[in-house]
Amino acid sequence: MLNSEYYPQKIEKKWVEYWDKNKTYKTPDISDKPKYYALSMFPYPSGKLHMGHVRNYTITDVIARFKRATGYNVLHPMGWDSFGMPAENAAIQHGANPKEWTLNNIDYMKKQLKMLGLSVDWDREATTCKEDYYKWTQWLFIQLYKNGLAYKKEAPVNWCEKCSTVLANEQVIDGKCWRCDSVVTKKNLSQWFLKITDYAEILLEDLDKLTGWGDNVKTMQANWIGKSYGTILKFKVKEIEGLEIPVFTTRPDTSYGITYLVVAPEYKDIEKLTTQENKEQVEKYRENAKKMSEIDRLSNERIKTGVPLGTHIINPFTGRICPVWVADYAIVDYGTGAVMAVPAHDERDFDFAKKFDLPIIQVIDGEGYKSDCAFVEPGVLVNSGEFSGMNNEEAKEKITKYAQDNGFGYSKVQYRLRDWLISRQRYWGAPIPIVYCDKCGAQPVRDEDLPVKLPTDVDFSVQGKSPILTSKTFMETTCPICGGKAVRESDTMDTFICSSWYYMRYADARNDKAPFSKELVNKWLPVNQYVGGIEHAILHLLYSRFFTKALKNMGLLDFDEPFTNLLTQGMVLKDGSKMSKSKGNTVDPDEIFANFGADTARLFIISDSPPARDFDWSDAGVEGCYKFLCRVYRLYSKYQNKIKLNYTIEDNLDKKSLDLIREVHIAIKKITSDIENEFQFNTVVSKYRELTNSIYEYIRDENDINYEVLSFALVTLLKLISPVAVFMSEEIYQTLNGIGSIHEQPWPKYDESKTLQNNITLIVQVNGKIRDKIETISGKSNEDLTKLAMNSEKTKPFIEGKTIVKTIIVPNKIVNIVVK
RNA sequence: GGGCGAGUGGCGAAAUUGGUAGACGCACCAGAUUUAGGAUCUGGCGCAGUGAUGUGUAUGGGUUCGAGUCCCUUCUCGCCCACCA
Repeated sequence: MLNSEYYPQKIEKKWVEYWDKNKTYKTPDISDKPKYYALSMFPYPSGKLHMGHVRNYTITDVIARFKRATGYNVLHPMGWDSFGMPAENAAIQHGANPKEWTLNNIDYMKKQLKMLGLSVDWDREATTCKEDYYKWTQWLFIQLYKNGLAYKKEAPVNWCEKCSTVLANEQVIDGKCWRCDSVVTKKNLSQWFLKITDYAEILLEDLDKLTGWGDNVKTMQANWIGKSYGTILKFKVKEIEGLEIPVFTTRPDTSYGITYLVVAPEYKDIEKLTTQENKEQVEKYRENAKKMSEIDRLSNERIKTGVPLGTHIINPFTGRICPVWVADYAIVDYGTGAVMAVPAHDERDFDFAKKFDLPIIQVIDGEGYKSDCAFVEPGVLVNSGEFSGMNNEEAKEKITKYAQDNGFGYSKVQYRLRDWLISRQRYWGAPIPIVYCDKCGAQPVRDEDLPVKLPTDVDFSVQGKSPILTSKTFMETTCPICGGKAVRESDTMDTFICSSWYYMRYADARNDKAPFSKELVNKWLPVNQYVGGIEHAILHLLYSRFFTKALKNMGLLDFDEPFTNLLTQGMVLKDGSKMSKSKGNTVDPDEIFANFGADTARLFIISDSPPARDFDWSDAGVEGCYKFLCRVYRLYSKYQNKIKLNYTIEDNLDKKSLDLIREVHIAIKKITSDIENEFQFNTVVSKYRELTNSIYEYIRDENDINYEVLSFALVTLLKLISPVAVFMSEEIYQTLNGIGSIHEQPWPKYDESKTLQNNITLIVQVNGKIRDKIETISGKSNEDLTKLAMNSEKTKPFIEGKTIVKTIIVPNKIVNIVVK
């Protein structure tokens, strides 16, 4: 028996246990049905779910349930991105053990996810901080290493003093650490890198294949990869025989306008290029640049600084002798680290030349040229010897060719993408499985010795170095080649590596022989629908694409893009700004579950905005959804003894019943197409409400109810709403003695012919303005419609005394009379 | 500075993709029920006007029988990147 009122608290827990016990959401690897892989970005186990999680996972879960009902074998897994700083910070601040802290959080959040009613196959759970997972992260690293995609080099790196670790370029936001928000400085360290730059071109090219991704994400990735076509020009140093400075330029056409050269403070030949007289000031400048944090550099944006080195180059085009300067507006790891300066046609060079009183030579002329600012528009070459008079686009080619023919240049494609720095001087990550032997050098750990386990005898309170270095048992080991004494690599891997392959692991999560079998990974992937936050548009998605392509080249899998369709959901806001603890505008999912139930939370979070847009949480909105579910529930509670799951609808029905039947068919059609088309759940919810309103109207006169028709409407509504109100629909379905779970039942089908209206409202327009609305039957001929429109009393005054030019007819909809 | 996206009632938003603008909901107003409140049910609700009607999708223009939707102008907001030569 159903209660007379809706009490989600009495319903929901019961079905969580039932689904667990019956393995309702277990996904078989073998099935007659086509596969569908619905994936949410897995959470970091920070302690508790927040509303962003609720939104993300509800969206994916509704998709998974819909696909299951429409005949797919759906993989909908969940896991934990569980390495990273917060666990270690908890260890430092509260003396907790990072592992325990993390596993406790996972425990709690897993319960919350179950309470949220996710249809996840928990047998495939993947936890990146567990040995059975990071063993394979390490194994994959070794494969990358063996394929030349992992290497170590000394490099100036972004250093976060607070986290005492290195950060990838992608993790420096506005000169600050992406995690702790403190200022980032530069430091020279020997670091591990992955050679993502080898894949720059293919990562860019294949963006075109991703038709299921939003253009915004693709543009962000393309900008990040930053391909540009240009020319390398090599300049002889006047004072030093045999020394050249190569530069990268996208404007070889302006070569005749070069008046000086700039090298980055970290430029490799800078000491050779500095004369004795200038040594002191150059060293001071370089020292300053080193100390200056990223944020200082940004805040000093466009204020140019620099000092001359004392040496000069010879411009091979003009023979002009130009001074070489050091300035921090040149970036050491882009291009060659040196820039040719053409102040007349580059804003940065212009500012610099003005400040230090360097010459400015115009070499391009065109409309709008002014001598008091840099002219960067296309134009015609002047003051450029044999190239004068040439269009500048043409000159780019010709000048590059000239340089090539004369041995001092060539064309070059340049990317902004840098290699991926993966070393972290932290404890809570997957150890990089490398050992250093005095005799044999750096050697990867043998497969049979994996995983390299994290030590437990560490002191987390050490400052300025990795806690791993305090472990006695970890560091000392033997060489896998010679068996002699060796030392382990103490760096752990960036957690983005763990998250670059987790979606592959789900395909074969309990495999203890390999990260996954080729057969299963090829069966389940690529992911059909990936859902997550826009904040991962660059980092995670680019890294994952890189991993997929690299693993494909190694023969571990056969597809080249991991995610076919990507849905980036908007943020959850409260009072117009992002929910955050510091603002104190958070809403705790636990409280919503306790007060209104998970079904209400699910319904509300998908109801008000389309998934891609930001969503403003409001307490009134939650209550509105709760009331709606109460309203739905009451229908089933009231008629529970009259509803039949197997109804038969007779032919001779009154208009009222036919109207309701039509509404039901329309609802099926609309809801189905709205889910299939971009997951427009907000309008799906509107349709739930409209259908519910129609049913309420149908039962208003209690003496005039056809219970077969009512059953049809209610049973259909129940299935339509079941992907969202997962608990309530199950409760009602099983109370009505349905077989199995409602979540195993097929999606309702509609009959197109039954969605059609017999009656229409004809709109009569004169010159496009509405003058009358006429109720009539559908399917009338154009002549009849015109006649109807002409006879309209309301329309006549607007036609009388005027000439009818023509009449435009939209069948069953509009007659537009055009008069003069 | 560059790139992308968006501007529709008091609010969140719909609009079969060029064909009745504001579906559905929140808030609000009125009525029914109730001792009262809550809940529930019924009706109303862009703006101006008693009314017929006029007017209305940031702005100004254009194309069209017809524009929220297409094209151009200007403005505003959001996000991402940003000294990348």
